[in-house]
Amino acid sequence: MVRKPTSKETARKPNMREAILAAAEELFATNGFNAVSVRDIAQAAGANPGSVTYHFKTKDGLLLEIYRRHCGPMNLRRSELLAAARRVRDLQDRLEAVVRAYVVPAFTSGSDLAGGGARFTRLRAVMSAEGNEVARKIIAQTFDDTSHAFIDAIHESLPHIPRTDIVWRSHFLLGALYYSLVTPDRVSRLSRGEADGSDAASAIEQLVQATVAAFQAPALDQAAPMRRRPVVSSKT
Amino acid sequence: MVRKPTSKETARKPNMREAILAAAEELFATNGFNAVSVRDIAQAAGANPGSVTYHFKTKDGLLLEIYRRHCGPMNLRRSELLAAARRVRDLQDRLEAVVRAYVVPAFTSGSDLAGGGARFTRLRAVMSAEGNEVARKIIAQTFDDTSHAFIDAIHESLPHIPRTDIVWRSHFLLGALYYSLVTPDRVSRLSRGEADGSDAASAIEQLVQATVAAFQAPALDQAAPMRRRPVVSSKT
DNA sequence: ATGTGATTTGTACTATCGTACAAAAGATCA
DNA sequence: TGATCTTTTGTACGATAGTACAAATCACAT
Repeated sequence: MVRKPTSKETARKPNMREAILAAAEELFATNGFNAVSVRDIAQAAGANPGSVTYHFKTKDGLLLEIYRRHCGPMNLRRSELLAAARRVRDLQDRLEAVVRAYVVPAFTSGSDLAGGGARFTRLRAVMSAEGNEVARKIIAQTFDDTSHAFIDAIHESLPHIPRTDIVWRSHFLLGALYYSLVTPDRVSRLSRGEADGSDAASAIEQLVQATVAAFQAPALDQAAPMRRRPVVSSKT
Repeated sequence: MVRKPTSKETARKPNMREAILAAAEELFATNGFNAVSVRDIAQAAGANPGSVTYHFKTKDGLLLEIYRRHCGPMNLRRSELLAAARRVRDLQDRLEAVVRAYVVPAFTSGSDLAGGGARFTRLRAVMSAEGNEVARKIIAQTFDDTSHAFIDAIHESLPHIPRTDIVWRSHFLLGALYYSLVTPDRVSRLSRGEADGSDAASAIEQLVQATVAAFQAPALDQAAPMRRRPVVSSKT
């Protein structure tokens, strides 16, 4: 007997479940978690409010499923690109490749959906700003490994920089990345229309260029070696 | 007759209005606007919910008043520091001074309250992530002038870098600044306790050091002059 | 065609939201 | 003290939140 795959296995037909996930992702990423109601999501997906409860049980469950959908593919993509970057011989080139391996998936991929990476990354940015508990948990247990791998890779390219400084700078990188996705219009506004903040390619190149230079900055201890010391010293 | 100043003029006694403002600022900055109810704020301030309505009319009005309280002093402080930074002769030193003039007030001042600057900056970060309308308006009309002034000052120190690149990099700076205030614990975690993400002095020094280097990076057009071109080209 | 399990709909329940408003309490000065 | 203005309290109202659940509908193997 040739058993046709059930709808649960295929998702070949236009699926309500998928529509709800997509709508929720879009709305959460733009307005935050608390500002969006289950009814808003259902309406945007052309579904019934009760349908959300059926598929995801709770609103938190819906958010959790969005994360589950993206985290795997995105980290996979990053691992591949990172592995390739590690094989670059020249240390300078390798640093740029590593940074690019971190940045590119955040903007361009992360799931099967085309261009859904930016949306999901923006979602993560907004959730982290809201201090969302569900997001905090899943982020810490999913992304920290990846982050450590990148920090190690960067440290390999810059052995003379203390790991602490690398952590700070990679934190800045993530912040810059997030903010570029959250308010791209600000770039357009401040450049008086000369730059397009929502152009992913520009954002990537600018971010990679700036970040590589930031990583290459002298370590804090040996900073300003024959210049005036900073007004507020950290710990000397 | 020696007219005693009325309470409206002095605010000398422990003021309920101030307590509500402080509580709201703290709660909004940590949990976002929508996640915090008027009743939460009242309880944290030891006040009655109706008292919030009396002093600020609406929840939006409360947020607006928080912004009004901080924007003036913070921009004033920044203008002073920027003016002083502009007088630095050496271009390299001037760049660092300008960046510092931008960063320091965000962490340390911004109002009469001691150390309230970081809280307000974090609030702005969270509001921008949530796409809050009240915040968006007041930010655009209050901070864009300051941002332009800083961009101009940085451009003066780096005349060979296109203004577009400077805008992008200053945008990254703000993103990094915001993110450092939103999730300082991540720095502590990723550095395995070696760095304290919530130490303002460290954050400032690390941010200034990294950002100055980022600004000094070669312009995008002339980037990678005799190296391989980036995989994803922006517009060439 | 029909029965069966998966899905969608419609609706209802309780909790909490922002806000309004009258009454109580406190402060100020003739 | 008593009159007047400011502030605080207590409570209530309508709207909307998340979720539950029974009925209706759909997909599909037999």
